[in-house]
Amino acid sequence: MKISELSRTTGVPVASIKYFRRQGLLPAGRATAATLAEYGEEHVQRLRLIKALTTLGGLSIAATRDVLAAVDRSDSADSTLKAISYALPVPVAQAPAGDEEREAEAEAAAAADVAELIAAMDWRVPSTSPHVHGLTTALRELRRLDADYRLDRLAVYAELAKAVARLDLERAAAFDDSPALAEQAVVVLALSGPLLELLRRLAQEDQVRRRSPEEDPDAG
Amino acid sequence: MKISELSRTTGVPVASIKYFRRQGLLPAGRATAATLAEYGEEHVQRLRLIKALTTLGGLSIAATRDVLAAVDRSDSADSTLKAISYALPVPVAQAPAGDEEREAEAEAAAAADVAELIAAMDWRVPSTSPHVHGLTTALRELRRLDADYRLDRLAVYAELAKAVARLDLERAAAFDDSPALAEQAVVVLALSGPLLELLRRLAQEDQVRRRSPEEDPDAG
DNA sequence: CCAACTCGATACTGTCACTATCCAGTACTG
DNA sequence: CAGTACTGGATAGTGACAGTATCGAGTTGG
Repeated sequence: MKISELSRTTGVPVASIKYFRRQGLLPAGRATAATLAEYGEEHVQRLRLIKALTTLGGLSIAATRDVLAAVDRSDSADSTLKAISYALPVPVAQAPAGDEEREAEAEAAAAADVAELIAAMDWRVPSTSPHVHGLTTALRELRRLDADYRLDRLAVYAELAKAVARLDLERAAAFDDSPALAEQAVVVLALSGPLLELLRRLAQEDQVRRRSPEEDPDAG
Repeated sequence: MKISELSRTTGVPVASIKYFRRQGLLPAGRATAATLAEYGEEHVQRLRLIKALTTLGGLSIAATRDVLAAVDRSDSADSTLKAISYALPVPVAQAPAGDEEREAEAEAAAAADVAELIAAMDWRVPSTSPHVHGLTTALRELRRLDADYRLDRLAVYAELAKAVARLDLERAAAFDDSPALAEQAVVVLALSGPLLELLRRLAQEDQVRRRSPEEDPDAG
């Protein structure tokens, strides 16, 4: 398959395919001459995965590269899952502090609550995990907005998150020992979030509409 | 409060405050002279909200403006909730088609399944909802990757999403009739997603670690 | 009075994800 | 075997986005 065919079957412009190669997301084709290379089904599949991770998963090119690197490096199933889990970017950058002192205090309080939540959920994650840090930051910001995120309230959400994670891992593990494990695991671990978000938004829309006085039940 | 003070207490650079004003995210201060204006506590609060929506919620400046406009326009609680729900951007842009014919087919199949899911969940949303469209697109992409998203599997996630949405609305409704309703509703509706995602990632990390052979239980 | 600050407008910067152009080197076509 | 279309690789350019910097004219506290 020549690059133009690869482009046609995937719908990805030739220039973009070249770009993905330069960025290390896509392996080079098998060169048949100085200015000619042959692409195969694996390139088609990889392009689909790249598209799904970037558009659906919202990953940047750099994050996608890291995730795909974990896929390609995959040796054991467990280490692959772990690598992917850490290659996925954590939302929530740091928010700059205004007031030095009060900030440190709020941060410490949030950190303590996160630790307590993790203990209550019996989650075995290192305190250095980026996810722990992200949650701490998020909690601090939410509380600054006077949102009532007490521990017991958070815990309810945490239970639901746990249920989702369990479902995900069941699905990812179902591919154990299969050669397609890594790719399927990436799909499950990286795209389950956006999918859940879409479902949540739909459920949210339903809830909001149910509260509204019945008006135009089918107009946007 | 002068702009420099506003900047100091919120940690947002003066240039950025001016930028947010130009973009219509922040109301102007009360002008006391041709080149002087007075800012108040509401500006501090609004800046915090902007920061939370953009960094935590991941909203663009334009999306933030739309959401905040819905907040400011708020008349009844229900209409406010509805406006916010629709002002929030739906992830998942459209993916370009490769193969004309097969695409249309896959799209139709996904759309039918989404409709069936919505019926099964008794969700009352118009078929024109951007969330419905987003979910359809997502489902089509996932299936193209050979991910096994049959209806019954989706339904399990949908039930969890419903539970989350119910929790959210309960919290948003708790502010009914309060003057702070709109702001609190925005926080709940827009930031519950990122928070849940963080919790999910944490739960996912725990699940992955539990599957791993016990090694360095506290190293990143 | 004057240094320090303000407003508002405009211009600039850096990042990101592509997209376009160029070049020398094939590969079918008649 | 000339001509055209296509190729891989390198480099440069584009447009959107989110700020950041500079400027001129006006104001104010010491």
